[in-house]
Amino acid sequence: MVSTDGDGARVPASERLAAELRSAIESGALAPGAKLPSERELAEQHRIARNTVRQAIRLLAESGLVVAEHGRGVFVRPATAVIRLGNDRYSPRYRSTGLSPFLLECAKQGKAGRFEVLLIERTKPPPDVARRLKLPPDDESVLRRENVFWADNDPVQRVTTWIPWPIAEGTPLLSDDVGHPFGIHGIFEERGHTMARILDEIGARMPTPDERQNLRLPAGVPVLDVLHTSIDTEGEPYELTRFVMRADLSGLRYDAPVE
Amino acid sequence: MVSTDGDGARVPASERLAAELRSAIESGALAPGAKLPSERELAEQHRIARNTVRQAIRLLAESGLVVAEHGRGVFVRPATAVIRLGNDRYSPRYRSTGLSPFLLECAKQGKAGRFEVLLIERTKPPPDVARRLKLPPDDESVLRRENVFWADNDPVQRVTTWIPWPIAEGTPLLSDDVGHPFGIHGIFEERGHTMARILDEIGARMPTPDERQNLRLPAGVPVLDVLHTSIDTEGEPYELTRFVMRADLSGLRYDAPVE
DNA sequence: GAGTGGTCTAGACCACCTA
DNA sequence: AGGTGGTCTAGACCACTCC
Repeated sequence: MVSTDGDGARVPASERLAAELRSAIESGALAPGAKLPSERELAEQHRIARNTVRQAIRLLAESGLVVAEHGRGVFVRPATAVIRLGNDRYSPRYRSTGLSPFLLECAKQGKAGRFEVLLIERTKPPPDVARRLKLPPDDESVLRRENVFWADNDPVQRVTTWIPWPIAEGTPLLSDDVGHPFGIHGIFEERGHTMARILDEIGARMPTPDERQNLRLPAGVPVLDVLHTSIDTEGEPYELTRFVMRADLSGLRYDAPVE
Repeated sequence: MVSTDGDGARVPASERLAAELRSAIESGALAPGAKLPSERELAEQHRIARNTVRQAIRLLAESGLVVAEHGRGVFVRPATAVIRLGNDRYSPRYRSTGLSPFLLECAKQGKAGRFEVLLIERTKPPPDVARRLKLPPDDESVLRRENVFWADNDPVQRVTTWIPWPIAEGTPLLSDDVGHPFGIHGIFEERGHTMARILDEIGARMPTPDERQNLRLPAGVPVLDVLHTSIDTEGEPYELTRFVMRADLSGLRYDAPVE
């Protein structure tokens, strides 16, 4: 008989249950995708209140081990393949394939990739963007494009691009249809900006409530937040892109020479 | 008078309170470091149960906006400077300064940086490490070194390095005292492995319970998980390092040519 | 000792899914 | 309709901090 406080350990009941479930998951007894017993069942079995069970499940959900689905149950989060974007996504050799690296990665993993243009507007850039693009403090007119990338039916990345207005003006950058998503770099080349270097600044954080909605994020999943700056052969920045990526479905890779 | 369900909005009380506190924080009415009213106060003021207040605070804590301190109160998480490690940390020009980039970054921000050797052992590498080091499936003897990096009194990074045994054997890599932490690359050069390229694979996730303890992580803070491979002038990998970093105190930067 | 957050209980009702 | 998770209540006691 498992008593509520049999051993002397001063461990809260919710943590004990969480640890029990966690090891069941890690040992494979509860396989990825499997359904946990219902909260009411667990409460009865362990002779604890349902709220205590919920606390235990919350602990697991926060560390990304399980996902609760309203009306259906709590499930072990299935291990998912990671779409890893590399710095080679900017390599010229990709430009000719007509497929963006994101779509290539999706294809490799048997997923249907697509993207969607959410917004194209002329606007003022936020200060950190303006600074990185070396825009003068007042003359701040940029083109802003916003996209979402999907893999199967999951929105995986939210992508915002800022382009100084003088560079964007009069180009297909103003239209929905740039052809393929990184075809935009072909347009930059025509305007005299060939990519020579990239500068990527990377952080991770929990999503804002907005991002939680937009990316349909389950609890316990952080986002990768990447600020990418494209730099031309003159050493000047000409484009800045911010990627906000679901960290459970995506990652990054940098393969670079030591200088 | 703010009634509990004055407007018709079907928004749970906990979310309403969370939104209210969130906007107070974002507007600056509750400054970073400020203490929120106690849970019991908030409950009374809003005429809701204390548990409902706790739910609201949990929402904020999960998104990293506030931190609860047992016995003291709930505080707006102070904005903290980020220690951003760049790929230039491997640049030879740093090697001469005798200061590792981590310590340099700390100094820039007026923090006291230090590191600590936790463990040095000869062991079998995990399969993903072996694969990246191109080790034959069975002959798997590597040196494993484990360090922690501190900024002031916060452990910021947990760093594990694996080195094929033939390379490490008979070198100061086996001792605590390699001099400065990235002085290890000087040793590799003496053994004929000069760093030509790096390959960094980056992900983000919630910490395991272990990491939560080791890095003293508050709730709602993810970790950056970086697998770094050093590649020599022959194109061969000779060292692999895994960084597990607090994402609220650190980040990454890659400044690389487009190839 | 007073005040704070952390855990827990035993209920209630709501919202969602499956059938 | 019946089962599931989501929200909420009104209490209780514990553990920690600060005075």
